[in-house]
Amino acid sequence: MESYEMLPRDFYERDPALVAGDLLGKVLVRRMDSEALSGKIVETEAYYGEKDPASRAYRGKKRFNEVMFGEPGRAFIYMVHTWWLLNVVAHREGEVGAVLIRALEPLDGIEQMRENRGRSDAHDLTTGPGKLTRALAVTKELNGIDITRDDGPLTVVEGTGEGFEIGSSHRIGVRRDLPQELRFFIRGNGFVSR
DNA sequence: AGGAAGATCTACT
DNA sequence: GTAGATCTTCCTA
Repeated sequence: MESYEMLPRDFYERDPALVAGDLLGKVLVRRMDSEALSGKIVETEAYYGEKDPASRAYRGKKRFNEVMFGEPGRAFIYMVHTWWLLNVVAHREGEVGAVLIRALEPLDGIEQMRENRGRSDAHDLTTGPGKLTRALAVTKELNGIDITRDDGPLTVVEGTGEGFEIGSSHRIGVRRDLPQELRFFIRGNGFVSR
């Protein structure tokens, strides 16, 4: 793997929508015992706290969502319809929020991802929030871990810095959305979920 | 103890 | 495009 620079804690100590946009083009790294799996982040969504009816934090702090209320730069993982979804805790001091990682462009460890997913098509490995967690073997076990550590199982690092255009839309699959557009994606990238 | 909801995916028509 | 699978967590009784 190339040498990468970690995103520091203060990257995540900002409004979730800002963090969601800035995570595009960065690289998510999943370190396993034997190898590292990685992918470029190409699609994200921002979620807030009690003012956001689509958020897991909408009804207040519970055991399963408590990391969303805590330190930015940690993984928040929870399940929907049998699929684990991966978020990064992101919010300003005293607030609540997270960014959902919705799609990746696979980089390292594609063969392992194929095995984890039981599919061969590279465009069917990480092109959705539930698919990518399975491809990267992300489960509840990683809930709450610090992703700003460079020796942990999950981290986000700088990308190659290639230019791209950011698109936005309303969030996908939510029952009640906010008026703002809180989904962000790399325009024209073939690994965006739709 | 039981039911319902949910930021999904897959398979089928 | 739509239905069904499937499971964790929460809510109510």
